[in-house]
Amino acid sequence: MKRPTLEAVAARAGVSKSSVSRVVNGQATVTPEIRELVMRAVKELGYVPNPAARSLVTQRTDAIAVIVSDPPAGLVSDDPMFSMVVRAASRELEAAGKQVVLMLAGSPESHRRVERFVSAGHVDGVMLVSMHGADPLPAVLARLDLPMVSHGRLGVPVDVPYADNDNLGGAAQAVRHLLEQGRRRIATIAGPLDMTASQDRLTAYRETLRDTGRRSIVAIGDFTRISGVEAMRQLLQDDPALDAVFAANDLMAIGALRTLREAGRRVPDDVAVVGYDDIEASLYSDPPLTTVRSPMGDQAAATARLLLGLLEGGPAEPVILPAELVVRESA
Amino acid sequence: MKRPTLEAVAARAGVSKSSVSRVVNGQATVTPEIRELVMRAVKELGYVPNPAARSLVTQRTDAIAVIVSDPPAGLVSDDPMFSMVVRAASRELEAAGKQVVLMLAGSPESHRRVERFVSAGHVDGVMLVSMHGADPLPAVLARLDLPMVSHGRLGVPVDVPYADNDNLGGAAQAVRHLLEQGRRRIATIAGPLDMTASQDRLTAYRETLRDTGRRSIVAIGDFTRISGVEAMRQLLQDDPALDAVFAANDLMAIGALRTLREAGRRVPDDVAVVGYDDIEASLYSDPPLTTVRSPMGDQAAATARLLLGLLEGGPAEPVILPAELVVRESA
DNA sequence: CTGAAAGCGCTTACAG
DNA sequence: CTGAAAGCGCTTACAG
Repeated sequence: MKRPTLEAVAARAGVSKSSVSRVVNGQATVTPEIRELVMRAVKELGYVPNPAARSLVTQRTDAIAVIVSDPPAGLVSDDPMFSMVVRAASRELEAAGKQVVLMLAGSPESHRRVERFVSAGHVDGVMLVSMHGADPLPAVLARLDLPMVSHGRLGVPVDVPYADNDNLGGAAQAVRHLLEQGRRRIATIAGPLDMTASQDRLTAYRETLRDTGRRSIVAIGDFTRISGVEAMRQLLQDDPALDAVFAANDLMAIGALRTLREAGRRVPDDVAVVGYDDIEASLYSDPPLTTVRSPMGDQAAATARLLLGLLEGGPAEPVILPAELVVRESA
Repeated sequence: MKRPTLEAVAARAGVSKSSVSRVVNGQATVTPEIRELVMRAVKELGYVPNPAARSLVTQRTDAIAVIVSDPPAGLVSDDPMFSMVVRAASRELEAAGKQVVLMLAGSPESHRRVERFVSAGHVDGVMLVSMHGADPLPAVLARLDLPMVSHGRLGVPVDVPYADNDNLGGAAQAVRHLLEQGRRRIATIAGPLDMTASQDRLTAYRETLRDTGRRSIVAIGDFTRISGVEAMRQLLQDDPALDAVFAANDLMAIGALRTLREAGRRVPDDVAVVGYDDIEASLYSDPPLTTVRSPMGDQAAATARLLLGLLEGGPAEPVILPAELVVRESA
């Protein structure tokens, strides 16, 4: 049984295809009687417009590509970021009647696929998620001249509107909290340095310490738990006497906690730990994590709304959400 | 600048549109010279086929809807399941040249959206993820007569092929491990009972205990950490002397660990804890979790491959992946 | 092997 | 307000 077409509905209702189209698309200029006739025929036939046909003439797709940078295989993780951001963005986009096409951009091969896909006109707009600064994709896509936004500021000189949280302010709060506790040797575990969030959090750490005469003690991770484990080992080796650590995200803080436990250091007595993000897991670590709340869901929703605004010809002002320290037991 | 069309390429190459179409679609019946001419024109013009036009005539979309049941707002969680499953499925599908349209199915409203979307012919196939037994969506979609698979067996009498893990066998291993340790009072925290995975894990728990003369001690959770916290409290109240608990997933086990810590019980000395799933977080709990490994990524990939097979007219045999106990420190 | 033509199912000026 | 007609950009029998 083939699906009914506009033409079938028109025949059934005894009106022209034009009228059916107008009714289906909710145009005002239709007599109530005709509208009634059409509505009934639509219902009886179970008519649903063919999106390909519609899109062919309107040149719109009502689809949005959500492009998430994916680490090369092997580095699979259950990244809570992915879940929260993709979910929140999907909700926002779906509520606006857009469909979400999810694309993982990891390998060079997938980059080509994404580029082809977007340039084929499959989507009306693009939302970038957790792009690394070194990634050439944003620049390539920018040339396609489609509405595009980024979840988090980009590290490349491409003018893409974004929603972000106040990384500088949030990290500064974390470090000040440690200072107020009288901690003397405050280390940090930075995130991947090709991401702006990592850069900003590290910058704030350094600047907040500078005025106090303390020196920076830095190890670099990549936002995964295991990198937190290793970075913490490195820090302990670099300065066995450290008494505090600010991790650039909660996952690494959780890794650091494991290392500290294995090293026999008590948290927060011997070493205070502060994370960043306030993911749900931070409530379940032992001890529960003091962290900086920067609701990724809200940020993702804001990014999605920015794109929706752009699609309607709205402004492209970046949005910065506030970040707030949440004190629990680890510091 | 409008995007070039097939026609423009034909004009440039000095051949017919038919020939261009054949070359672009890789049909064999084309002279090398013509192919060469067309290839060059395609390159020079930067031609990319219009998917809407193509889809209109072929009646295919090369798109797959991945439908994930989403809890009503408020119940947002950073569910590692979502991340692992969606990622793994996307990789598999994208590698096969399919695009992934992600749809969240929570509210009745979103159900209607999903139904409309699928019946409009937007996609060639459907992959269901973590459907609850009470959910009417699978039955509704089944009527649309599209290739459809489910990540995990469905709880409704709808014949949808699936990939699952050996829930019965995995849970039995977990409980036997506890028995072998000589545990006397073994409780369980079950998952939501309208999901087949929960049902099977609970059934295996009961049956494994039955032969030993021990009685069942059951609390019900919903696969979230907080539900594990609460279920564990309930359990402790029901039987203060319990000495082991099998949680139907790791998230709830992690919640249970928190309750036990707060209650001053040592794990595993006083109470042994076993989880299920072997998510990455189970390596970071204190103590690290003994659990059942059932790689969700593999299961998702298997589900995706099942759908790809179906699209090619392949068989629809369910796939059951083995589950294996991973002994760490919590039991 | 190649090309002219029909047709996929819509929307949208344009007349009336 | 309504309808006939053109056209969106492809693919695919059908002749030659």
